[in-house]
Amino acid sequence: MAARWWLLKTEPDEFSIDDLESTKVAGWEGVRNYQARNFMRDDMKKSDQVFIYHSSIPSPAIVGVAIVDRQAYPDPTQFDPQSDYFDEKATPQEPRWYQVDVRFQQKLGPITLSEIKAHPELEDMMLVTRSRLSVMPVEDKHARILLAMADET
DNA sequence: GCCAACGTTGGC
DNA sequence: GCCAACGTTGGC
Repeated sequence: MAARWWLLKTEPDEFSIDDLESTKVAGWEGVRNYQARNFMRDDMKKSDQVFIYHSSIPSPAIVGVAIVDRQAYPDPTQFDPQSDYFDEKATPQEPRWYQVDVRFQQKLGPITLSEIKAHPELEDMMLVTRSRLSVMPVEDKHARILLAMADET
């Protein structure tokens, strides 16, 4: 199976592309939505490529590219009572939530959500049609357009 | 800060 | 198993 493209959302106040650039590799912890989890657990493979997207800011945008460094494994924060992501129904024997590790590749000149929405060929991107999903596949044809948009800046 | 979209929970 | 109530996400 050829490498696929994904998009991961993050609130930059919590974890930004700059944070990823400095840590190089990060566990994508804290995903607590089943559809997002299923994509991560079942379909994200090592060496798949990932757009990093900053959400919940004045101008939400794709800001960089990363690569999957490790396939899904149980998210340790679900077992940690001190964590905001603690889930009392999860056990190490039956984990409920998973994460992947991603490795920083490069920053992109921001491709804003408004630019994406304005592009006719991107209007059926899941980013646009499923605005609340935080982990989603990106079709190759959409990835190519996005990368071309980043080159123009 | 508001609120629409939508996922989850729990009573029946 | 339905669906109302509730909680969260995330754009604006």
